[in-house]
Amino acid sequence: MSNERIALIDVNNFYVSCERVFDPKLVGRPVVVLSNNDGCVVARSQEAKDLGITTGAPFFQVKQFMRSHGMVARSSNYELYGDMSARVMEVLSRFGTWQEVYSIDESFLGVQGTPDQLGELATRIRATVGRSVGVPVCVGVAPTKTLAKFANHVAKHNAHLNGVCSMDSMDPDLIERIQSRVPVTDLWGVGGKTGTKLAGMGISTIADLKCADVTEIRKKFSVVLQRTVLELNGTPCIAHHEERADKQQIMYSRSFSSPVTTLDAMQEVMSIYAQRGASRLMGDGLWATLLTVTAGTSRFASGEASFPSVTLKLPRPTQDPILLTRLASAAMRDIMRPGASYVRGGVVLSGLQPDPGQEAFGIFEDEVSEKHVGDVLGAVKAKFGDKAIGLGSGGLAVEPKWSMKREYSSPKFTTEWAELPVVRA
DNA sequence: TCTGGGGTCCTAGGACCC
DNA sequence: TCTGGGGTCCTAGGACCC
Repeated sequence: MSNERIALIDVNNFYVSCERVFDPKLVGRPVVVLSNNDGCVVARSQEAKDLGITTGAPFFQVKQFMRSHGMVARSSNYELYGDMSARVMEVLSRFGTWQEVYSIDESFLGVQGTPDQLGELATRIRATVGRSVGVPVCVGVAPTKTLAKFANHVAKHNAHLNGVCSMDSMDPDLIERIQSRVPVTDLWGVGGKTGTKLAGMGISTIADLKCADVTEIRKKFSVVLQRTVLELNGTPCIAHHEERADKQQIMYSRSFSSPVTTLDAMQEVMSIYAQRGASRLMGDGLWATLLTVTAGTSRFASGEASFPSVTLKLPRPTQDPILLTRLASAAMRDIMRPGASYVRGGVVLSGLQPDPGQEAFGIFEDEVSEKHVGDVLGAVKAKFGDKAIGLGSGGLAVEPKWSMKREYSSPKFTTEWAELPVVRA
């Protein structure tokens, strides 16, 4: 007997695990990884979770654990995590008939075999990633994506399973017992809002949802939750995407380390963000047709928060940093309120399309020369890095004072020669 | 003092057309 | 004077995910 199954593999506490690979002192201690600006907690080791630290907790509120419990904090090091992710995904790809990389630390794999073979495969996947990359993973195997996510959840929460759970090898009564204990909001695709509404209908556990009436679910919610119910019952209905679908939008948005209050400073922000956005367009081989600029005041300050935002149609499909910078600055000038204290800003490029050919070239000479400047900027950045060259404030060698705070950063261990780890024996 | 960023998918409703 | 109904396309907003 041979069955098509889906495996969902994810790395435990991914960012923390990456940091630990290169700094064994972090093993066994509470560790948190912080968001940009060291603002809040985005990843926690098990020990940090045990201290009651939640995802999204403001760092300043949990900082005291550094002294009281030897907690270690790290600023996020996306170069390191991105590179480690690529290594994990490469190893995983060897085990599946197809692979869908679902997020930086998660992947679906198509697998097949008898129940025994599937269990053995899951164990081998876990061991291989651990040995060749150095990070711990959990593996869930089941007939549908939703159930694979559930199996992974079971693997993660039951230490005796050693990080793997294949539903074909499980006693159906045991599955039933677990599903009638686990809250429905722990299920992939069921968030807080849906959970509240379901609770009102007397559906509070996974088992409850599994035997709900699909027609009624479809009527009261949407096709999304209907699919979840079908998948819970073993009918696969969520498609998988082996190729990363073309991006729908590119967003560059950050909170500032200190508030921006003047038009000049905000235009500096827009100039830099628009150029970062243009670099990404070039990197992905995409042209944008819509540009959105946004800003926001603090949600936590007294008084009314304000989130000005405007979207404009670009005069032609473009990846031109000059054009984008100019339009983003002008748009921001129109929507920002003088005197307001902005803590974040962003640029979103959407309506993305592949090479538009001639359409992208203007008919006027200055547009043609802008295109050339854009090409040169792109080429220099590709060769010497994003910070090597820029327009106006985008070329500042000194970081502006609103730029990101990263007090606890680890080195780019795997992507910069100068920052390779040194081992003494 | 200090509170993330980047995405996807679906639905409803408006504009417009025939 | 009467004032349909179906289709498409676009956008805003909601919900969710990691």
